[in-house]
Amino acid sequence: MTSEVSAGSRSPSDSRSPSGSRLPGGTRAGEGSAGGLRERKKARTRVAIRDAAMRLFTEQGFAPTTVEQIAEAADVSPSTFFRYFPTKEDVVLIDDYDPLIAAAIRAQPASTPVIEAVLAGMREVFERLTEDEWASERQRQELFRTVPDLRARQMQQTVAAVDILAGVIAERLGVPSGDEGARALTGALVGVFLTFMYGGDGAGLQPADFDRVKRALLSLRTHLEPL
Amino acid sequence: MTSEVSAGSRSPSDSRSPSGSRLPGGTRAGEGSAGGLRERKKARTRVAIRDAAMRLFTEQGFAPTTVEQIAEAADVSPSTFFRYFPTKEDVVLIDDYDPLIAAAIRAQPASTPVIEAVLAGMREVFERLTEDEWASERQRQELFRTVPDLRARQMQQTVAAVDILAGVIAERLGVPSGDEGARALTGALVGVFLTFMYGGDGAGLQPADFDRVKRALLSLRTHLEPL
DNA sequence: CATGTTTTGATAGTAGCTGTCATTTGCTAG
DNA sequence: CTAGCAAATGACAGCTACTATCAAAACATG
Repeated sequence: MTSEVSAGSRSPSDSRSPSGSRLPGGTRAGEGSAGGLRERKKARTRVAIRDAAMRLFTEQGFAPTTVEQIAEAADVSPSTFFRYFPTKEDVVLIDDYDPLIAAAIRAQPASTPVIEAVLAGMREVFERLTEDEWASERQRQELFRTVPDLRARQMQQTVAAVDILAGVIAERLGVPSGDEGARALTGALVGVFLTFMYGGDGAGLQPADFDRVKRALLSLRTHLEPL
Repeated sequence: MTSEVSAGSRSPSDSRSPSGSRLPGGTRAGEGSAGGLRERKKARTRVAIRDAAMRLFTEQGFAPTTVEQIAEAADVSPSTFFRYFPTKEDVVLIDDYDPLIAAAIRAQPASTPVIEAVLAGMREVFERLTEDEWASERQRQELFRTVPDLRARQMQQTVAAVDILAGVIAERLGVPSGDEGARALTGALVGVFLTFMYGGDGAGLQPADFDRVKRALLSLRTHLEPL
């Protein structure tokens, strides 16, 4: 299924610019600080850039913060900044929750209905976050909420992640990967999520939202009946 | 809706830009060809820019085409280009089919179930397109499919349009505007649409897709049962 | 025709991003 | 330890989207 490379978020290596240009700093989910000095240094640089950027973004806003400022704060050259992140936006966009969520869903007991399994899987991943991770995640969400460009790209990533999620769901349902029903179900789920996260009041994602989504899906039944 | 049907790129007047809007060409609902010479000239300039842009985009691609080229082809200065379209992307993005779809949904008989009404409404707008409008729409869709930046912004528009659609649906259901159930239903609908349009094979929107969506929603019931 | 308003083009400037190349830095073989 | 190699970096130059400003041109109106 044309799996769109990046799940709802970007995994380590980007693959976005066609013209080659490998980015340094790709440690897999393993995250081990192992590896040579080179690897460790790259990881440190990467973190330094992201931390500096996030700090400046929340201090002065996204647009007013220039790449030059970020580079200076992280003590690298602007060139180096772009070697680690293809665009300024990517500093905020990158996360790798997708594989975690996929795994958490797969780990649900087989007797659990699909929808519950998905919701439970997502919930678990978010509940496992440390206090620091939550703080940083809130910052991200705040940026997504306030910066249109970021929100746009975030949504695209989310929709792209449907492919991955649909795969997991199909697997669970015992239907061939790429099955249309599985994809539709996934689309509906993600659609409801997006609506709650960014529509109307748009308060970002919160733990309680998982229950909201479930309740909303239940009410969906009513409307599907007359078909 | 903004996106999925978003048909004929050539509807006469723009009518977007809620508030300030220093952009020229904003003949209000009053509709185009009437009005003073000034208004007519603005409308012509707008069309000229968009036509030139779309032609160049399909000829050479979106990114390689510079605003300067477009301006030259449309016989205006680059400054003027930006007065008519805030960004290069907006030339492709702008469409105002949302109100049409909303109206078409409202026009469905009250006895029709919500979901059917929505699908029928969209389909009608879709089917009313002329051959030229279709051709131009296909061009747009092609760009959305191939240019990530455009796709991202289009999705954002789509999700934003959920608010409008949710209003119409709520109205039809006789529940207060902003009702969570209505929003969820809308989100699910749009989610399924997006999945079919851009996921997997990703062949863009086609008339037959309305049936696909309906069938997919039906299969959704199965999974909602065990909740 | 004279007046005021809108639209336009020219110009200059900022910032994101790309490409190139010489220099430095970590790695490894001898 | 050192010589040599590959990767990473920084400096530089360049392109383009986009903004701001201001004077000239085009329309409108009395």
